[in-house]
Amino acid sequence: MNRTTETKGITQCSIFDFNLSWYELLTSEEKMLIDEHSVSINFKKGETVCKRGAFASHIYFLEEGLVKVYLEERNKNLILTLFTKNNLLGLSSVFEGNNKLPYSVSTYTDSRVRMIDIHIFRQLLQQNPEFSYRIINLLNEKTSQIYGRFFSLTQKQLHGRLADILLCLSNRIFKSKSFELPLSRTDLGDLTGMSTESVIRMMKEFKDDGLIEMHCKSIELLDVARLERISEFG
Amino acid sequence: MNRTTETKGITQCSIFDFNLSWYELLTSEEKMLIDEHSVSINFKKGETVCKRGAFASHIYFLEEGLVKVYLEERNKNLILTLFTKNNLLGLSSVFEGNNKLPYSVSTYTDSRVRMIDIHIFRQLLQQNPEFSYRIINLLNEKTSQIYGRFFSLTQKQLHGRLADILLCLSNRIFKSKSFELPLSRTDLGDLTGMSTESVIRMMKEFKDDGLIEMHCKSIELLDVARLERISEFG
DNA sequence: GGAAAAAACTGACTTGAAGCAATTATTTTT
DNA sequence: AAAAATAATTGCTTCAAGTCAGTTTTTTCC
Repeated sequence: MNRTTETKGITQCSIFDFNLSWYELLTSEEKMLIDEHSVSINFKKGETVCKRGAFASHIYFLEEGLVKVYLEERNKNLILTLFTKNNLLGLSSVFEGNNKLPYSVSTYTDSRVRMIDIHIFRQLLQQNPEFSYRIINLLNEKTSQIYGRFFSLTQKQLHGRLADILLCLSNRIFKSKSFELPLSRTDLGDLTGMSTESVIRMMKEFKDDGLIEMHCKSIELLDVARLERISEFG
Repeated sequence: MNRTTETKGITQCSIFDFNLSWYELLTSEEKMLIDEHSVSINFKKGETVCKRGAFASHIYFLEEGLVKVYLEERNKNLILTLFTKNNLLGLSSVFEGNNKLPYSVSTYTDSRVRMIDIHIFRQLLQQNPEFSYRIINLLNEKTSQIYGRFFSLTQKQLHGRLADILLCLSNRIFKSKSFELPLSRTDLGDLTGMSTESVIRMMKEFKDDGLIEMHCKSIELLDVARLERISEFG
């Protein structure tokens, strides 16, 4: 059987660095409108871009940097997803029903965020069907990812979840088998739904088993095939 | 402080019976197009409407009934969401990148599903910005729900998760404090990420504590306030 | 309406993974 | 460069929750 026609596992790499262009689909007047009604803001590493519950006034376009999108409540944290540059954030609030932000965003590295007036964005959605169609595709893509992560976090145990996230980071965020991790162990925990201590123990286990190499923040995947098997069998 | 300005908990009722109308936003020619390129199919209780991995050829509009949207892999099941009548299903596949269905759907009760040709649906999205804008809003609403459930299943323990789902079923699906549950205990497990046995034990505990009354499939919420507190504190 | 199949339930046992407390490393600040 | 603060690590303990195996109830279907 041809491998390309197989159905892939649900959680194979659940955080994509996915960016369809959208700006190009606008007319020159529309582009100008965006330019006039947006500002680009610099954030330092670790700063908060926006907080859940605040009124949603802008759509965010991450021009540079790495950010996390997360929920927090009573010392419980969950990172919904990570975003790399050239991605649109905060699309959930284009819906007038959601006039408050459904999640918080903060930066892992120095970042530049273009803040686009939400009314203008809505107006463009309503007047430009091609643009709007592209945005639907972006939303759908995001939703599929979330489903994958949902399955991973609820159905797999620690080994599988950690393997998942390491593969994602390597494939989609850093695009290399070795990378310097800007996230803390606690963040890895919030991303995988496990405690900080468990992250540490599990990582050490992976290291002892020759799956990865690591020195504190720098990580290298040594045996991707085996990690994938662990990811698959949870 | 005014209660209406407060930020609600993340997981307050994470499955909505939400239906903005969309059909009315179409022109009469567009409506006709839909009518010509769709068929209405009857499904009996327990039947499969579509399976994950199959080619996506239609958008489904649930005219009547109750269905589950779920993922399955190696005896692990996760119910992503439930849909009641007058909801659109399968929107994830409007994106050409997702030419395969990302989830399976099956019925809990006898149901009628209108299957709309996906190409026609895409065409309408691209030509009618108001319609397209409405669909974006629907997608966003769905996504917010998923976030809530995501948080619930990953951060709360059994008590909280079961309370969550009971409140949702009551508020959003059956719109009554007492209802006949068409889902099995195993389904409740797949919905809350717990084992069937744990569902049973927990339900019994709730019953013993006077939170709910139940005789097999019929369930009545007795102390909603306390259930809400349990939901909130996990 | 009775047999067969499927759910629902129960109790005993096991274990995965969190929590806690203390220690060592790293980073930041002054 | 030392002090303070933050993050990473380790070992030990505990418990939440799953698994297993068997029983009872309910539903399905000849």
